[in-house]
Amino acid sequence: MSRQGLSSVSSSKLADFVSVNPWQIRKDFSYFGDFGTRGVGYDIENLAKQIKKILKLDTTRKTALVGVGNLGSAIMAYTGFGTYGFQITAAFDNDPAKIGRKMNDVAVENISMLDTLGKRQVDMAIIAVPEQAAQDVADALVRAGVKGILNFSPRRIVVPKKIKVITIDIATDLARLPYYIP
Amino acid sequence: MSRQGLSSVSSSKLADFVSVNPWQIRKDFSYFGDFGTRGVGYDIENLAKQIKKILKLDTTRKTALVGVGNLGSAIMAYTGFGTYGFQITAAFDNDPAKIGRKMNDVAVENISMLDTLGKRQVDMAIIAVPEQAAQDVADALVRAGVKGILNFSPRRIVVPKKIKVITIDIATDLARLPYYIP
DNA sequence: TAGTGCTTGTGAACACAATCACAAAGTCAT
DNA sequence: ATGACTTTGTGATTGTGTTCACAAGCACTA
Ligand SMILES: NC(=O)c1ccc[n+]([C@@H]2O[C@H](COP(=O)([O-])OP(=O)(O)OC[C@H]3O[C@@H](n4cnc5c(N)ncnc54)[C@H](O)[C@@H]3O)[C@@H](O)[C@H]2O)c1
Ligand SMILES: NC(=O)c1ccc[n+]([C@@H]2O[C@H](COP(=O)([O-])OP(=O)(O)OC[C@H]3O[C@@H](n4cnc5c(N)ncnc54)[C@H](O)[C@@H]3O)[C@@H](O)[C@H]2O)c1
Repeated sequence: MSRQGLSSVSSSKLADFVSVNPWQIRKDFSYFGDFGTRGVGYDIENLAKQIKKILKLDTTRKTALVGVGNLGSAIMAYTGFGTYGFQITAAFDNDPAKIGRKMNDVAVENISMLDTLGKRQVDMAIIAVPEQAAQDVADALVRAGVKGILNFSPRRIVVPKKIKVITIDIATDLARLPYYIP
Repeated sequence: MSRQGLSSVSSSKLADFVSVNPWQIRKDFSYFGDFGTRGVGYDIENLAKQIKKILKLDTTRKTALVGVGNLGSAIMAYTGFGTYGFQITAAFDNDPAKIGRKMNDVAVENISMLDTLGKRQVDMAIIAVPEQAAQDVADALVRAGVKGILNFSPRRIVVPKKIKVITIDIATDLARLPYYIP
């Protein structure tokens, strides 16, 4: 909306957009503060800024990728992370054939260099290695000071409580579809 | 557990495994029927069968892939869909250079062949095309009789109410991490 | 068969989230 | 300045899902 030159938006416009009720929008916003102006609506620029602040998306963050295989290569090629201020600034693999290859200005490093992440201010990582290796990689990432992990392997990985792990299992997501198919 | 030769399991074992309370497990199961035996627990084989039935995962299903680019190639190479009885039996692209290429015994077809899916008993599809093309592809899939769509493009796609769409936006999932990082 | 030890299944109590209805606060035209 | 019109913010209400506590049921032993 900001890009379209609009300056303010009402709760019912927002509600239509995400298919919920206007009062749900207003109630949710009100838990965090008074963002709107009565009779007018919400200032788009300011609203976006406030939401980014609440979700801690108001700073750019460096992210590492571990495992540059089929999925890892796709992720390295993906440009959509910039939307939220993320940069993939490091990639690691244990396959000598892949180490040194460059994609999107990032060179693939040897997995043994993982412990340099702390010094490089990288605090998030994406795991895209075979599931047998996932736990070992997670342990190494935690030792390197990473605070958040996006895990694509279909395996529960165990980390200290302070570390947040989000697991995406594409097969499980696909498995949600049949329930809705007659 | 079945593979490990175990025959029955208690609600508290299951609860530990997925990090919830035992009574939550029992309550949820009880909404669908009496699966367990008091004093013993749940028969693993039967429990798995019942859950598969509830989630409609008790039949094998054919799935089509549209868009054999970076992400699409990774998905075609992925073997994890078999767990839930899914088979990727068709793949489509509009790039002549990709049409005809074979991966995992599936040949990439011209996107114009999409309307043959109905006759081939394919009722689910995965969209992995650029976001500008996502809506057009979705429309074509619906016309071809597909009932469920897994959408990887970061775009809201509009379909008839009868059709179920699940959208996975990897960047948005990654964007959930900073909130938990101090 | 009676007793002991487990584990399930579930009504009741509770906590939380969604919904409603409306006062408060702004805009705009006259 | 006033009145008509919008739109927000929120206490009160309703609805839904989670948690609790315990009776009911089964296995095993003697
Ligand atoms: N491909 C998909 O569409 C898909 C979908 C869902 C989940 N996954 C999961 O994502 C993960 C990766 O899938 P993929 O298809 O890219 O596999 P892949 O085999 O193509 O890639 C794995 C990469 O990890 C590297 N690797 C292996 N062990 C390593 C280690 N100890 N340290 C560093 N690097 C190591 C390999 O050299 C390889 O480059 C798997 O766990 C898979 O189950 C993949
Ligand atoms: N690569 C990632 O890691 C990643 C992550 C999240 C989301 N996505 C999304 O997934 C989608 C695909 O990403 P990608 O990186 O594989 O892109 P890509 O450009 O590598 O692949 C897109 C493929 O779709 C084909 N295509 C284009 N228009 C088509 C049409 N009308 N009909 C049929 N095929 C068509 C192209 O020929 C190409 O092979 C994009 O929407 C992207 O935003 C990708």
